Amino acid sequence: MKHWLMKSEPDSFGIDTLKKKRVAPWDGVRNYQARNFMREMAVGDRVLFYHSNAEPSGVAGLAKVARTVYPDHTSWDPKSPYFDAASTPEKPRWDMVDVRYVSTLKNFLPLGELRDIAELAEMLLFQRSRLSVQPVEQRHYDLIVKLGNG
DNA sequence: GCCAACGTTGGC
DNA sequence: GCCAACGTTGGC
Repeated sequence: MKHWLMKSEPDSFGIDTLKKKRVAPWDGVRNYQARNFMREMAVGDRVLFYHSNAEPSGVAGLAKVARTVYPDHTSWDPKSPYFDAASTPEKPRWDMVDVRYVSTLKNFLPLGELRDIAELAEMLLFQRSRLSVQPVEQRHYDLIVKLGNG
């Protein structure tokens, strides 16, 4: 089983939104590297739900992959903010997965605090700040869950 | 709101 | 294939 971190802006879709919906498609990813990581996801993979562009930003909750990758239909919907003229139903360019709500962390973990933890220093989160879907090592995942629930 | 980092586009 | 211009992300 793999572990991931996925970013979303809570103003549009946060951990509370996912809690209400229970399962939701992770649409709107328009970055090839992030898309390619979603293609590696399996049902049951664990996900850290990260709030970006937030006050403060940080890890807010846990989710898991509920459905493996399939075409992101918002990419060929002209009315969608995620529309991409290069993507069609016949030749989709962008993909999404479904994620299922697992829990909201008892302790929200702000980015600034995570950055100060030596054991987490190698996380991609700090080196590739703009990557919205990224793999997380199990030891990092485990520590974050422990801190978040401790 | 600012701006640094960085991914993408397009001219050559 | 290079790289400048441009657009977006995301922290602060």
